[in-house]
Formats: sequence, structure tokens, C-alpha cells
Amino acid sequence: MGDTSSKNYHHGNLRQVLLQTAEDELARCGSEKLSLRALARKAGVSQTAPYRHFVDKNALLAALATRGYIDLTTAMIRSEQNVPGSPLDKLRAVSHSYVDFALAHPALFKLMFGPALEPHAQHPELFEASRQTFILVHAIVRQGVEDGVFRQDDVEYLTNTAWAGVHGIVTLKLDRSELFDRQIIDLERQIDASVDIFLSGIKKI
Amino acid sequence: MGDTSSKNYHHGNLRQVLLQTAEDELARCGSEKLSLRALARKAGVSQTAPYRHFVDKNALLAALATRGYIDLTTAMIRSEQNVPGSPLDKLRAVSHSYVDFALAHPALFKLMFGPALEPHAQHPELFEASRQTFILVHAIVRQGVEDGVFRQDDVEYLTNTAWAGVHGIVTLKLDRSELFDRQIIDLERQIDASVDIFLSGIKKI
DNA sequence: TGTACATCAGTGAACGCGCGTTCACTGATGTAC
DNA sequence: TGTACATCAGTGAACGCGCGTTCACTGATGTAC
Repeated sequence: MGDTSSKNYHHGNLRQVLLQTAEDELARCGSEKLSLRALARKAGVSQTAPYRHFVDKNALLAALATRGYIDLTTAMIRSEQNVPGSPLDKLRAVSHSYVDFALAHPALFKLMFGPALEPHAQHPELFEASRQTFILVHAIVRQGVEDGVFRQDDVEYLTNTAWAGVHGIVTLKLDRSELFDRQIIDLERQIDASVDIFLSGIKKI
Repeated sequence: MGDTSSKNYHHGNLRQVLLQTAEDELARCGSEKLSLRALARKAGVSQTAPYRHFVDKNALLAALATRGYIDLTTAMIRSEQNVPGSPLDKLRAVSHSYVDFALAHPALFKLMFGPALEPHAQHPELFEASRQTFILVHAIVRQGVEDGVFRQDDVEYLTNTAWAGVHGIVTLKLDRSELFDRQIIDLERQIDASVDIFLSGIKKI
């Protein structure tokens, strides 16, 4: 292991290669059309080799989505830490990195939040990874409520609302971009505006 | 035509029957898995009969989505008219009927806003139907801005934001209901809260 | 250090499946005279 | 009113396809002695 040059048979890396290939393929053809056989072909391996690493196709998709949530959370944590204390600024920062992640990896994002995946309950590590993302937002919102800068609502409901707002912009853009395209919309500006508006709804009145 | 009892061959109604069957099947198995053959089978007709009414599968999906947009717009118009003049109240009313529609027809809603459909540009009547929905919201927002009760932002951006907020709640609920389920969330309350928060962001400060 | 053996990670042929779509067809209907 | 004919809306067999998955296999690797 670690010997990248060993050509075939036990290259010790196939799992990672498959996941990476899957992410690429995802970008090309969407999560519904992704096929195990095509993956194997692209990875230069027989069509049954993936079964050494994933019990079935769903397991591979779940692993992919899990990695997605982990990367998303990592990006959000990073952007949160780059920002001084105010919960409002933090929430804005993580909102933008959520949007950035989605726009940078649209297919992966759709997989993570779309119907292609089996219910999370069947994949504990996926469940846990997506929970971590939620917890991150939740903590910021709680802080904002405790500090008295956010509405004095129930933190869970507020968190869901914050999430939903940002999720909505991104989803609409990814899935129905005609909505935006048929107007003359500057996407950057739209996102900034939307995030600000959502945040101002969450702020204390 | 109009003679519903004529058993087969030219029952004059197959197009409508297929669309209705498709909507039912959609609810059962999701838009990606929907198959023309299964549809024909369920409609009690040979598997090639649908081709008399739709040039291909995409055309049927587009017709289904078109009907969806028309129904959605109709519902929104109705709820708008039930409400006295204030643009804020109107926007709240149509937001709720948007949510209600999505929750009542989740699979159809996902089809309308999901990736299963070809780009709208290829189906003019679909494009037009979804445009009507947009126009409805747009008109309310414009009124609110003109009346000075909404933020003095560009109407397009404000409309997209309003849409995105409501769309986000619904999408999150439909696609990732674990997010809500793993908390103890009262869906009604969540929706009311989110809509209010989004609207308060749109209101004049 | 050499050998026997278990295990691991690949192979390739084959399975059954349901799909979208095409084709040549046929029975029912509507219309012109 | 009767007949010839065009058209319309079905039928059913067949096509080729790619898929997920299974199976028995084999070559490479690691380990115990």
C-alpha cells in the first residue's frame, strides 16, 4: 500500500479511485444515470471489481454523499473561523460557503440532497455526517439567540429556516436555472441579496 | 368523443388517462423510475399506444409538469383573491398555497422542479406555464415595493428571494425529511414560522 | 531464508431484467358523393 | 341512404441496449513456521 505505481491487481487504491471517478461521472451525467459498470470501465477495472469495496450501488452512493457532507462541513467550519465573533456574521459566512460548495459541486450536492439516495437511516456514517452539518448551523443560531441578536424563537425552527432559505436559492438555481436566466440576473448579486434578506428576517426585530 | 363507455379502440380519452395514470405512478415510484411501458400497462393499453399521443417519454413528462404549473398557479391565484389588498398578506397567502401544493403532490412537484425534465426551452407550453407562476409572484412583489411596504430593492431579485425561501422549506422537507424528523418538529408550525421570517426579511425595515 | 497456505482483490462470462422505440399491421370512425 | 375511401388510434412482435448482480475462477500478497 502507498505504492501508487503498482499497475493493477491490488493497487490498494481502488476504493478512492472509484469514489473520485464517481464524482466526475456524477458531474457529467447526473446521479440517476450513474452506473456501476460505467464507473468500473472508467477506472480501467473489470465491472465486478467495485463489489470488493462496496456491497452494492447504494453503498457507493452513500459513501460519496458522506464524503460530500464532510467536505461541506469542513468548508463551513473554515469560513466560520475566519470571521470575528458575531453570530450574524458567522451565519452569513457559512451561508456563503454552503452556496459556494453547491455551485462548485452541483451534482454531488444534488446527490446529497436529492432522492437518488436511500434514506440516511440505512447508512449510519452518512446520517452522522449530515448531522454534523446541521449541528454546526444549529450552534451558531443558538449563540445568536442567546446573545439576543436573533429572534427569540425556538432554535430548531430558526435553524431550519436559515438552512431552508439558503438551500432554496441554491436549489432553484441548480434545478430551474431558467427561472434566473430568463431575467437578467447577476448570480453573485442575487445570492448576496437573498442571504442578506434571509438574515435580516432572522435578526431580532 | 365524449362517449366514455366505448371500451377500447378510440376511447378518445387516452391522453388524459395516461396523464392521470402518470401522476399516480409518479407518486408511487418517483419521476426517474417512471416508465412508459408501465404506464401503458396500468392504463390497460398496449405499450405503444402512448406514442399516438406523445412523441416520446419527455413529451409526456413535459405535459405532466405543464399541467402541474397550471394547477399551482390556479391555486395561488385563488388564495390571493381570498385575501384583502395588502401585498404582504397576499404574499403570505400564495406562499402557503405553494407549500400546500408541494406537500399534496410531492412527486409532481419534484418533477416540476427536478432534473428529470428536459430544459424548459424545448417545451414552449411548459416554459409559458412556469412563467405564469413567476409572473404572479412578481406582480405581488412589485405592488409591495410600489406601496412602500417592501424593501426598496430590485423587484426581480426580491421575487427570486421570496420564491427561494419558500421553495427551500418545501424542498428540504420533501428531499431530506430526516433533517426535520430527527428533531421534534411540528411541520405546520415550522412552515408558518419560516414563511413569517422570510416575509419579515422582505418587509421594509 | 524458504516454503506452505490462507486471504485478499482482482477477472470474465453469464443471468435475467425492463426499458424506449420501430415496424408493419388492423380495426373503427368520419366524410364525400 | 349506401358505398368507397382516407384517416385515426389502436395492436403485438421485435430490435438493441445497458444495467445490477452472481458465480466460479485466479493471480498477488502476507504470514506462520
